Amino acid sequence: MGHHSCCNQQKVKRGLWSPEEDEKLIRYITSHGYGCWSEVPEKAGHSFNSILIFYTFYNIRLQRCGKSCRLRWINYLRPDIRRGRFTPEEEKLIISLHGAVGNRWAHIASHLPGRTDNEIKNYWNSWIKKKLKKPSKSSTNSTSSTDHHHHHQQHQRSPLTNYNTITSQQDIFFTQDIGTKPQILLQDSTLFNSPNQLFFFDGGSLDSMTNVIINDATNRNATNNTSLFQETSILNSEFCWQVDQQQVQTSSYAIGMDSNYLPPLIESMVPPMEIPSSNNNNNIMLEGQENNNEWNSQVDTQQCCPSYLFWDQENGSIGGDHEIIDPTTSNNMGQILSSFPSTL
DNA sequence: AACCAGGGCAACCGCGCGCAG
DNA sequence: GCTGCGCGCGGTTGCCCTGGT
Repeated sequence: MGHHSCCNQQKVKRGLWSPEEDEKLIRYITSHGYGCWSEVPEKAGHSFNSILIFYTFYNIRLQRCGKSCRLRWINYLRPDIRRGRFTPEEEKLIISLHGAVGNRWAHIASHLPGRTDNEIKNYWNSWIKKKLKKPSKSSTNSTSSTDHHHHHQQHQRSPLTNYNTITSQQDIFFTQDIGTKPQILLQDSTLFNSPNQLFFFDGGSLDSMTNVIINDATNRNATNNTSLFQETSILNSEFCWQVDQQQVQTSSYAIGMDSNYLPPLIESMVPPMEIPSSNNNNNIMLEGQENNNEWNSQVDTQQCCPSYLFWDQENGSIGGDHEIIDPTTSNNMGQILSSFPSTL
């Protein structure tokens, strides 16, 4: 078991981080910033204050290698991390970006504010596992997402196992091998290539990612589509952006470090990206849907990933003001993808 | 109550890249 | 150009929790 060069010279601890170690790291990073991770373990232990004079009697140095410190900070301790379940919008974005760039988790994470590559990777891998296990695609369960999970226990039902089968294109998408390689290429998309179809994902919760292919103007008036809208609008009422209150436990953290310890994540969390103020009417009015409050709630959640799927359009085909777009052909998606190296 | 299997996720490992000397 | 170092990334492991038997 090789150790990193940065931690060859001293004994380093491995495994789970203790609250005390987190405290040391947070204290150091917040006061000094991080420039050279290899120096962090040495210096972090000395950044105690009078409250933590306790540390002078034992275990002054942070017995972790710099690499471990970096990982801990990036994946868990830094203040702008969002935790908890992925929102449907985030799921959609992950799927789209993975389809475009493959297992480039860092790139995907860069478009999901507050999410880490590790988190996304874990999410995807568990998703894949479920998918491989349950290749069947029909499910009628659309369970509520009102159960907000403890961050240590986020047993998510795989969206793949619950989506409603709408079209054969979806079947293609969700039954293809999405293990490692990009499956949706911009130049050859089997999923998004129809100019007459607007693709978007919808879901009442993470548990039921209902995917809908919406035909555009020629089919918009079809009653089945209307019913779909109505159905999904009801479901949408449940996935407003919600901060998991269980994670806002910070005041007792620094000193107490009790058994309910959680690092300070949410309280200093940066707000989600804002939708440009020039377009405040981010409402998607759907045919047959009089009350679109739920939709508004849904659209508000787009703030967390504004570059995905929804954009304001002067004369949008759906309801006039907005349109749900083909992510692979949208300018926004192009913007996203343009930030990736052109290795496709 | 005890055991087991499965799932979620934090953390580790190895490799590649960039940069300074 | 070479080497060493530090960092970032993707793949993988293994711990822990939960639910089922």
